[in-house]
Amino acid sequence: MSLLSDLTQRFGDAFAAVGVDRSAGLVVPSQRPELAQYQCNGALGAAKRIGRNPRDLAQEVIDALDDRSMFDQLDIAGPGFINITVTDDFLAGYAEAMEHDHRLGLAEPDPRHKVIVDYGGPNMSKSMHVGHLRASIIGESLKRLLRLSGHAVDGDIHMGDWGMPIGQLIIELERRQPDLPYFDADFTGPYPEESPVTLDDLSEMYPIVVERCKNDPEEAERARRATFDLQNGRPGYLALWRHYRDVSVAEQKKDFEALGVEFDLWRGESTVHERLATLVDRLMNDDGLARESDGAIVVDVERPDDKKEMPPLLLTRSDGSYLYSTTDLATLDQRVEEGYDLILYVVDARQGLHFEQVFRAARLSGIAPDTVGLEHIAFGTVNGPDGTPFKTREGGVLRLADLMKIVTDAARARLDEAEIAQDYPPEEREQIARQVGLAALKFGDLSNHRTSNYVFDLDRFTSFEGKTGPYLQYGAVRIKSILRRANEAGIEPGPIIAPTIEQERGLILRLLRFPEVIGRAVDVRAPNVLTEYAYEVATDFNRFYEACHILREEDPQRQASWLSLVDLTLGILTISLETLGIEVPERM
RNA sequence: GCCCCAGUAGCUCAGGGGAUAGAGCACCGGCCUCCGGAGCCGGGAGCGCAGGUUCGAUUCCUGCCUGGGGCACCA
Repeated sequence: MSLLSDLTQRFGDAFAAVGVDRSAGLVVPSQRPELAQYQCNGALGAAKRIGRNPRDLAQEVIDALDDRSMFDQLDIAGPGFINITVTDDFLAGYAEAMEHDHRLGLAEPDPRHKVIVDYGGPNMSKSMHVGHLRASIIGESLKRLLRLSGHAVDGDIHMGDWGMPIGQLIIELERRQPDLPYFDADFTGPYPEESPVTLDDLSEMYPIVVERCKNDPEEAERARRATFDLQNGRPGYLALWRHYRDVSVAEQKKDFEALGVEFDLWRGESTVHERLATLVDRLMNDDGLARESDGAIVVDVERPDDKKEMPPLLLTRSDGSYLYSTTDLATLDQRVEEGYDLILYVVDARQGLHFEQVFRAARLSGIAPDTVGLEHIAFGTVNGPDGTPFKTREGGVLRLADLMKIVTDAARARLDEAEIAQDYPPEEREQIARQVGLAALKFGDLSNHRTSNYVFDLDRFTSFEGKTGPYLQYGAVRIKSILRRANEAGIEPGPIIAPTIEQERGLILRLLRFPEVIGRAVDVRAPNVLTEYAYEVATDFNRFYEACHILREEDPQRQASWLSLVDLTLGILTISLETLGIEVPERM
C-alpha cells in the first residue's frame, strides 16, 4: 500500500467513526509544505452538509483516529483543514518497503481491465510524418502506463488500409502504367511477386491524385469505383493492395522501431473487411437501426436532447462501398468479441465528432455494451515556432525519418557543447545521441497536456538544462555513476533509516508519491502528470545530493541508508522515464 | 449558424472546489577546498471579460471576446 492511501484509509475510518461518509477522509499532499506534509480537507465539506462547525468536526476526527503513533503533528488550520506530518521513522519504513517491493508500492488494479490502445494509425499510402508523432508518443506512453498499473494491455496500430486512399492509389498507378496486369479484368494470374512501386512512389503519387480528385469529379468517381471493386474482391486490385500494404508495413516497422514504439497488434481497417457486409446487413435487417438515405446506408445517432447537430453515421456510400466509420464499427465489434472491456482511441482531436458517432452507434446497436469503456483520447497539434502547424522550411510535411535525423543531430551538437561522452567509441556516442534526441522529442511532447497544441522548439527540447528529457537522462546517468563509485569503494546499501536532513526527508516524500502519480496519470489518461513528477524527483534528488555527501559520509549506517535511497531514486526515475518511452544510457 | 478545444508571468507551459496560483527559459543577485556545474539558494512579474453556484472558484455553470478545429457519401 502507498503512504497516501494508507493515510486516506485511516482518516476515512475516523470520519466513519464519527458518523460521516468515509469519502471525506481523502488525504492529499499539502499545498503548504512549510506547514505540513499532507492535508485532509474533508471536514469542511462534511461539516457543511451536516450543519456542524468544521473545526469542531476536524477535532473529533483527529480524536477518532485509532492509532496516532505514526503522526508527528496533527493540526487544525484555517477554516478546518487538518494538517498532517508523519514521523521520520514512519517515512523510513515506507521507503524501505518500497525499495524491496518490485511493484514500487503500486496496488493491483480493481477491476483489472483488458485494454486495447488504438494509436499510430498511419495510412499505408504515405510515409510517416510529424502528424503521426503525437499519436505514437502519447499512445505508447498510455499503453505503458496502463500496463504498469497492472492492466492487460494490447497496442494496435490500426492502419488505414481499406478506404478511399487505396482506390486513389489504384487509379493513379493505372494512369501511369495502364499495361500492368492488375488493371486487366480478364487477367487470370498469377500476378508478379515484385511490387510495382516503393513507398516513396506511393508518397509521391498520393498528394497528386488527391488533388486531382478534389478538382475533377470524374476522377473522384473513378477512385470510388476502384475502392468499391477492391472491397468486393477484384483479384487484380487485391494483388496490388497487398503490394502497397507490404511496402508500407516494411517501412513503418522501421520508423516505429526507431521511435521505440512497439505494437502488439499490426491490424488495420482491412482486418475486418469480411465482417463489413454482415454487420451492415445485421444493422439494416435484424436491428432495424440502419436505413437508406439517398442511396447510402446510415445509422441515426442523434438524441432528442442534443443541443448540437448530430449527423447520422454513414455505413455505406451510395455505391455500396464502405468507409472509415464502417470499419471502425466492425473493429469495435471484433474487439468486444475478443473480450476487451476498455478501448482507447489515441487520435487527433479533430476526429471527435466521428468517434462520438461511432460510439453512439455502438451503444445503440449493442455492439458495445455499457460494461465496455470507449474513449477518444484526443490530442492537439504540433506547431512550429510561428504558432502554425509544423512544416519544413519549404512548407512541406516533415517526414518522420527526417525529423529523427534533425533531433539526433541536435542532440549530438549538445553533447559536444557540454563535452559529454567525448572519448567514447563512435558507435556508443551515436547510440547516446539517438537516445538523447528521442528523449528530447518525447519529453518535449509529453510534458504538454495532450489536449493542448504546443510549439515544437528544438533548442529548448534538447537542452541539458531545465525541464527536458536530456536533463532527466543525464540526472539518471549521474546517479548510476554514484552507485558505480560506491560499489567500487566497497560501500554496501543498507536499510533506509529515519531521515534527519530536510532535503533527505523531501526526497523520501517525493518518492513515496509514485503510486499516486501513476494512478492519477492513468485516471486522466495524461502522461504529462508523469513528466512533471519525474522532473520533481530529479530536482529533489539534486537538493539531497547538494546537502548529503554520500561517498564521504562517516556514519556507515547512514551512508548505507543514503545509498539505498539513491538506488530507490534511480529505480523510480528509470521506470518513470521508461513509461514515457525514454531510455537511460548506462553512461554519457 | 451550431458544436468542440484553448486563453494563467516577457516567452513556453503545469495546476485535483480549498490556505499565500507553480515550473522551465530569459533577466538580476548569491554559492564551487563539490560524489561528473546536469547543479544549489534568493529576487521581480500573471488566472481574457462579465455574471452565477458555493462558506470558498484558475478549477463548476451561463453569456461575451480572441485563437485553433469540426459539422454524412475523406480519413
